[in-house]
Amino acid sequence: MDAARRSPPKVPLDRGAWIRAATEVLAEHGVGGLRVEVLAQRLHVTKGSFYWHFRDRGGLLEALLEHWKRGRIEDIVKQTRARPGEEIERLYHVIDVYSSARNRKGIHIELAVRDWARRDAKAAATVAEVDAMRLECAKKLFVACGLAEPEASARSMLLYAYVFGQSLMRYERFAPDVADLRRWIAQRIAR
Amino acid sequence: MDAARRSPPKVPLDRGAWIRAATEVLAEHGVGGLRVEVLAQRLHVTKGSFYWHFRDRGGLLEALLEHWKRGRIEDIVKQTRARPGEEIERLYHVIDVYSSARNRKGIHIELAVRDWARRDAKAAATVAEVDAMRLECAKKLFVACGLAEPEASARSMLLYAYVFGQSLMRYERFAPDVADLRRWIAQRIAR
DNA sequence: TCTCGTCCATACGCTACCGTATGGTTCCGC
DNA sequence: GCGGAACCATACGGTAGCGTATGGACGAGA
Repeated sequence: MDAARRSPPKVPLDRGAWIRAATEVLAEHGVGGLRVEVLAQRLHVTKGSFYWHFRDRGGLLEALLEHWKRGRIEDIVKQTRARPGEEIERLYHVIDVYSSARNRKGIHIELAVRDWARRDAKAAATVAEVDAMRLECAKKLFVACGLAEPEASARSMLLYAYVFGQSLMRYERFAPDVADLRRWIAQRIAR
Repeated sequence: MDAARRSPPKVPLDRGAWIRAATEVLAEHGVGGLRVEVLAQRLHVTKGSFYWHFRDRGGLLEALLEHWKRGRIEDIVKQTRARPGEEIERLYHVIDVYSSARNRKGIHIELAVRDWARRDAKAAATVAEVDAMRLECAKKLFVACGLAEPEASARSMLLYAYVFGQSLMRYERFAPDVADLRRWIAQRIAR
């Protein structure tokens, strides 16, 4: 939203700029709405530039997936790094971070990628990798809390299914005391 | 998959046939992939037919949402109708029915509609109505089980967030004993 | 200053759609 | 067996998007 302001592209674009812009468009309009001409317009250049940096539209999508994967994996290991004794708080933190209230943009990207993954094998594989890493990290926290293997796995699955399902429902509308309910749910998952 | 077999449309199509076919295409390709010419091809007619039955593409989408809403609401009241004493089993049944293993097609439609709802106000309103009804039905079962109001609400939310989030992750890959984990989770939600 | 590599604009052909206009069937009531 | 309604085909103009081809512009070295 800032890099797209200047009308003449004083500084030449690089792949990174295209990928960042593409990520925003992806979040807003889904993969289907991710068109190269629209993207170029957003960056105030023409697609002549695009086809310099990428082989074709598929090339961008591929790079996009890779970039997203790296980011998500880096993020989850950072978020779940805990000193002994503060594992539970880390778990609550993870639940909170994926809440649609905070991190709206991240959630939108997440949903767009997952919808994409329903029809594209590469995207599905990427999502699977990220999910595996996330489940692994959460499971470690649960076992550090003293839980046995299978229960730790089950709770991790419940955790992520809940946070993503929640972002799918935006059920702030149905109850005035959502915050309380969310707290109750987080406890039911984490402790 | 059967009505589209006969090359010459012996029996004239009606709105219902278009809506049913549209629902399939929606599940497979999302709203974005729901094109009238593609749809016509699928029904072995031309779009001349389409524009007889519908004002335009928007007209179809509107009808589609309405049809989906009716179906989902009818379904949830049927699925949650319980004789006294069998409320818990009904809850387990609901969790099971929304599992991606059974009812694959329904889940795909569900996800497509929800993705649609992220960018379209009408779709969002429809989804909200359906969600409200479902939460209501589940809550009733929980209170019939003896739970207090707020906990019944919280559990209902957790229930639906979980089932939809689950369908977003297809985590059959991560554990060999998914069935066991699923059972554990269902118990954690329902009892 | 010449040249080469980087980055971008312009113009083109092609396809997939949308929605309209118009005419052709088929069937049913009178 | 006629007229009209229901249903569909065909043809058309228009837009949006993809990918290609080609030619600047501009800066860094030689």
